[in-house]
Amino acid sequence: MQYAAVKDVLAGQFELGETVTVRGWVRTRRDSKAGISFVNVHDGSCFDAIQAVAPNELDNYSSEVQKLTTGCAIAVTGTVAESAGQGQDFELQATKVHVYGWVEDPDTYPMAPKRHSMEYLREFAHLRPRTNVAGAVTRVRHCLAQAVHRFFHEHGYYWISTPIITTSDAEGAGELFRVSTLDMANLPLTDKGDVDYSQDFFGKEAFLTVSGQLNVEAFASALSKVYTFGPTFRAENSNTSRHLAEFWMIEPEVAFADLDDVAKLAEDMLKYVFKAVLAERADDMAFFAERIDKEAVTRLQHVIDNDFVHMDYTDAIEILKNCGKTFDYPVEWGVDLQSEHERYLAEEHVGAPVILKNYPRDIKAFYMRQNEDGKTVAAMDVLAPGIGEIIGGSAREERLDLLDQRLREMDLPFEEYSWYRDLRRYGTVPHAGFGLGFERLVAYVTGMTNIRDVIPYPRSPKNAEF
RNA sequence: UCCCCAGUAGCUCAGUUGGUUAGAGCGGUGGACUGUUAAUCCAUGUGUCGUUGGUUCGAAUCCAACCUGGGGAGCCA
Repeated sequence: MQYAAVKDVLAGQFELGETVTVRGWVRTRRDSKAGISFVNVHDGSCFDAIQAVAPNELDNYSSEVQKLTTGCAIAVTGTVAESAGQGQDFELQATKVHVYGWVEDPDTYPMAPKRHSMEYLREFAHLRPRTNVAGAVTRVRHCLAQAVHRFFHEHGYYWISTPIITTSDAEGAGELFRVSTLDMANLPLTDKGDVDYSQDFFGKEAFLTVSGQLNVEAFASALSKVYTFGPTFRAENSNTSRHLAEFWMIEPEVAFADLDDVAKLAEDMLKYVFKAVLAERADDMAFFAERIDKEAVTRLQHVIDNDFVHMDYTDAIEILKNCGKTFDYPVEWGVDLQSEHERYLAEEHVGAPVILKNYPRDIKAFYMRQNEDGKTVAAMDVLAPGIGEIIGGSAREERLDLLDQRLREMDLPFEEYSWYRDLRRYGTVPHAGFGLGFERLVAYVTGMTNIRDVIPYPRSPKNAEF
């Protein structure tokens, strides 16, 4: 028995007349009075399903083949043939159809062969992988992940697995998920009546990570070029189409680099992965362009063909002030840009991803490197039309005295950052990096408008089913 | 978490100025036709009208709270 992926049969990798077996799930069945049934079978190896032509001579034609419904799991053995019909070059002339699993009640099988809303499909996270759209998203997502690793590997970066569990509450409580083995119905207490975390698994409070950046900086300070690619957790009560409680983030960190170096890196990386997805997943991208977002393919091509626009925060403020538009939130140097401002810049003013740089230091994190002007820090955001912030990055403050100054200003505990400060005490170097939200990248590439539909099992407030 | 909108058949929705029997398309099923392919044509069933409470002679319809989803905002990636 020669098993074949649908992809390989459709690509013509088998001789005409050759006998192969494909295994997968029925998408549709159409019976012809000519005494044959057309059964479309998909196995996830590519966007298209293969058409199996089952003649009524088959032993189980009336008992099984004609009873096949969407979702049934089958194996079709047959000879590879040029298709007599339109729509595909190759098909399978079936000599045997084996049914692995029936759909027990076709009337209530949730994945009917018809259009479903994304919201509906989300309720069936275990069955939606069988749909065209979820399958295409899954393959594009995989392609992007592979391309990201490949890009960094080819450019001399090492992948660092930073910890998922952390004991430092780096960015302030409230947004972290607690990790504990304590019995919540019977918490051990200290003399003061507080929860006694010394009895907890790690002997202190522990949380799920909100970023691998601080950890990966240590590796950049030894291996020069590194990156993380892993899950990240935010317990914020964010109910939007672009936030998840559990998402994947890519964070390169580069020693001896400044902000412009990592801005260039971000541009190179995005172009690299866009090219990869257009080359490797043309079938899925064509589907997105046809059914999800007309611009899906041309948008990527446009980004690939053009240089990113760089813009200083200060210049962006001037543009927003003078653009003639009235915003709900007033624009003034020193304020954080609102969504409406970022949208205007990325979608209307530039019409492509734009890199904003050098933000006021008072609205940015403690670790960002202070610029000479004493007012701004070397931070950047890459804003993508339709998505908003897809990348946030900065040069890191490598000068201990200036880092300590920021820690004091923001009232952060030195003890928590002792090892981070050590990096500045022992052979410190200028370095920079950024964080790329992987799901936002997938959403941007596919044109999917809700981030919950580009991750296999979305976790968001009040939602952790499956 | 805040603002706005929505929740009616398996799905997508229409409907209701409160009043006897609740509608369409798609899907499913049966049939016709067909090398078909989002097939087409005919027939066909299905409803705690989101939940709880209130107003009323009477609520799917009005009111309140809650739940869920969507759009926007904040937080950010």
